[in-house]
Amino acid sequence: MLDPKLLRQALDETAERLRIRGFNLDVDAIRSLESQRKEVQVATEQLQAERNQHAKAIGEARSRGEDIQPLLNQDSTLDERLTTGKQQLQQLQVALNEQLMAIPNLPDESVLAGTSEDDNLEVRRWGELPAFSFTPNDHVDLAAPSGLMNFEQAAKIAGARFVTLRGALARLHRALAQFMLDLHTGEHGYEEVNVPCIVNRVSLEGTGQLPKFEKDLFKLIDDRDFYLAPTAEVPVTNLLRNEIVAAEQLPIHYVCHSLCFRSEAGASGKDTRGMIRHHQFEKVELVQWVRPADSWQALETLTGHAEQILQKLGLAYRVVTLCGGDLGFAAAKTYDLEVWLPGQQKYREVSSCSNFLDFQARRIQTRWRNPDTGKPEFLHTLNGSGLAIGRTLIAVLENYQQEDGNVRLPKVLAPYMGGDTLLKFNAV
RNA sequence: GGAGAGGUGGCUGAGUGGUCGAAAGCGCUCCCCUGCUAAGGGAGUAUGGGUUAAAAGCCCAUCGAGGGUUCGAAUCCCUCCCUCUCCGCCA
Repeated sequence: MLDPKLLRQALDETAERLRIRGFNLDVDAIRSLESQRKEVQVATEQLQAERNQHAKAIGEARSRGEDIQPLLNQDSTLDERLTTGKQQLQQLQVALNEQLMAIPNLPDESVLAGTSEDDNLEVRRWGELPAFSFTPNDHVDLAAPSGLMNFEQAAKIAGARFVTLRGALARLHRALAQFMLDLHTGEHGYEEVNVPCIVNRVSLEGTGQLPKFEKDLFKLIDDRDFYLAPTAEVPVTNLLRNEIVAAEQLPIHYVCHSLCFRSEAGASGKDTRGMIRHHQFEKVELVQWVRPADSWQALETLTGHAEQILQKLGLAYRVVTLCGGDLGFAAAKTYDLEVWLPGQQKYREVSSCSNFLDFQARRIQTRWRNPDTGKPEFLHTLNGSGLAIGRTLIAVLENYQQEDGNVRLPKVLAPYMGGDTLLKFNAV
């Protein structure tokens, strides 16, 4: 949520900056609601003050033993006017809040205008693209014939956009998660957390998935407002809801391995092959809470933590800055990490690292006590995938495939694979 | 599933219809005293919002959430959420 003061004091400038991300702020509607709100609120609070004074006077009179009957009969219309005022005020505040909750974060000044991923700006590349003496397969042709990766089975159990893994491939999937967790906890200073993958509406509103993106989520048929979490960002960021964090505890770095569920409602026909875009996948997520002054530096280091995974796995990738139009609802700036997939001859996203500034913290009410002011102030939140496990698995398979159809595994994974450095598909 | 207890400020914890935004303690800040790896005394210390160019001041709201009763609700009534204890069941 943006600071409501922006809508009162700098509405036009705010609208201008939101245009960078293609968001059209209804300036007139907000201005009108805001001026009504001001008028009604001032009047209503005045009436409330009158009522309070009156009730207090009765109390005082009674404690002096005076007759309170004349006072009781005094105000016949106050009650009615107050009730009307309160109702009007609430309606206006609800309307304003609806507007406010639907406004995305302001893009950082370094973010360029643009409408799609084609307008994203490449920042850097790492690693050399693998050279093959044969035509590399994609992960489906590579793994599916062995049966260790099976889309038909998953379709039987659930439907399209699911997969089953078996044997060494299932183990490799687990190994990647373990490797990522160990690196982030062991070398990058994150504390591991384990959280529910069912979340309620309030949590989703807090991180910005709701109210606008309900269609992307799986909602449980249940009267308890349950949704499947689309990313650990939701439960983990909400861990500190309504908390005031002591300055000494900052920064807070959590890492979480979790299941993620997405309806992919707007992606029909897109990435239908393989396990690029599934309804269920696993991800290791990095989440940080930092002092406001530190968040831009934190975005760089967090992105670096995610990059470390790719570097240690020896996977070539590039970093892009998302353009305004590609930016997520709550993010002020996002770096995507895109790993090279030889099977597609493309870079594909495996991580998205964002600085949300105080946008989520304001919705979730996560603050710290600033020693300089003595006051509670909103923290800044950041998060990034470190990394998406399914897509990393694909990248390992495609980049390390050999002519015989087997896959040589990066050395860093050997301890998690029982010492094996070769994944055999054609020996099954 | 059955029975019970409870949700109050940064924390602990009083408060069952009126000067209660809330005792006391802890913690924290400042001052004094002491002259020492201790203790004592005093003062201050919730959050959000409105008004304002801003501040001060003033006003409004907030004692899990939402309704209700009342001139007036932390306190009474209703609904919901959450936590804890015991029994049963169970991964």
